[in-house]
Amino acid sequence: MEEKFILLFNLLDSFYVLHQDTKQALANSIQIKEYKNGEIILPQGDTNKHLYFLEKGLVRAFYYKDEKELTSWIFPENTLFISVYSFLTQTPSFETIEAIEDCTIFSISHSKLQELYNSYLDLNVVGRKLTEMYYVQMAERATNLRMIDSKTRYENFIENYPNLINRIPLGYVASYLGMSQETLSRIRKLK
Amino acid sequence: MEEKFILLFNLLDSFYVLHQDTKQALANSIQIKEYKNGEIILPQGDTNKHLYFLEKGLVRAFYYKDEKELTSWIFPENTLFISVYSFLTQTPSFETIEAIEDCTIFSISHSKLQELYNSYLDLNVVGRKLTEMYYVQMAERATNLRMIDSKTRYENFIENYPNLINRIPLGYVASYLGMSQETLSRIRKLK
DNA sequence: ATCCTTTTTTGACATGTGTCAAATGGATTG
DNA sequence: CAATCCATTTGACACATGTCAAAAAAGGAT
Repeated sequence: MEEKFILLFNLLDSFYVLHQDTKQALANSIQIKEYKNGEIILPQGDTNKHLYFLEKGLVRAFYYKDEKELTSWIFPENTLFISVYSFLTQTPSFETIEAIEDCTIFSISHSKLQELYNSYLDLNVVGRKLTEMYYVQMAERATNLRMIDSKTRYENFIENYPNLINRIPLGYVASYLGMSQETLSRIRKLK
Repeated sequence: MEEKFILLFNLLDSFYVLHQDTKQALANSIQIKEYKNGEIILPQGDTNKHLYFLEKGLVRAFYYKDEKELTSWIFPENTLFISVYSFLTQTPSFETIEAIEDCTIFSISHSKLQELYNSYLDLNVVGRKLTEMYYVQMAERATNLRMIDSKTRYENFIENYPNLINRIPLGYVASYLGMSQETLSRIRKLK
């Protein structure tokens, strides 16, 4: 297997060890691209036609509510990411995905992925397990927003991503945590 | 295939048509159980060891926040359901699942399901696609709670589940929609 | 260093929603 | 047809958080 995909295949292996030829087919289908800080990876309105793997850098997804940007997700290195609704239903995305650091990103197209799912059944095991994990994360997020107060949500974020807080503008974190920037600023003050 | 599992297998077929022997193995692994209105299907603290299919009836999941019950999900007929975090990580559930009508429920154990996933690879295709669908639903929910105001969330609920609103106590719907019963009551008044 | 831009903080205020308690309404039962 | 129970509504009030505007702080560029 090619050296450059080590991180990605380590991630996949941690869920299920694929056959060698499945891995080879995958590797042959991957594109590599660099994005500069601030560059748009997926604009709102476009259909998300690629599954991405963030090898290096930092990425966020956001959408607009009353002219204001709300960060819906922040992806650190070594993560697979998509605009969930758009990619899985192949309809236009309501959110924009942008690089917020210089990034190295691998990608595989939706159609190619479906092709591989059909040809290499074991890939569905990984697909299922990965989706289950992201599903759990999403469920936790939905629950947190409802049952945890703002202060605790911020503390949890710091605990879970201690190295991220200094790499991201506060406003992005605030809206990701479901509060205004001003509220987050005041919460930090109190600590 | 046995007559009694028609609804379930129709649902699965709509995602991916399984091999006949996979279906047979599945059918052989399913238990059927009736629950009375009010009966607990999964108590808080227990690990959710079964994947359920609601053939008939109505089910809700809830958890406690400051002594108060918050409804985390409501499942109508013809739905697969689990306590997401508990089932997928096999750890104790923070939520309780209860029947809120008389129910007929099919189930398959977590261990048996893993066994089938290993023995019948095509089952992973269905598992993946189903998980993707529920993942999308969860993502929509998380987004809705953040970007839609209370009144609109209620209106959307009515639109999406017109036949459910009369079968569920208002308090359950209110906390499912992320608001207090009093707030929902006032919203209804204004219409 | 100084200027300029961006990010973060602070202040004042409005408001939606939660909370608690009481009243009303509806359904069920003896 | 009371009497009881449960669900729902209503009222009064408190408070966390959003909003808008301005000040302060932090970075970047020349």
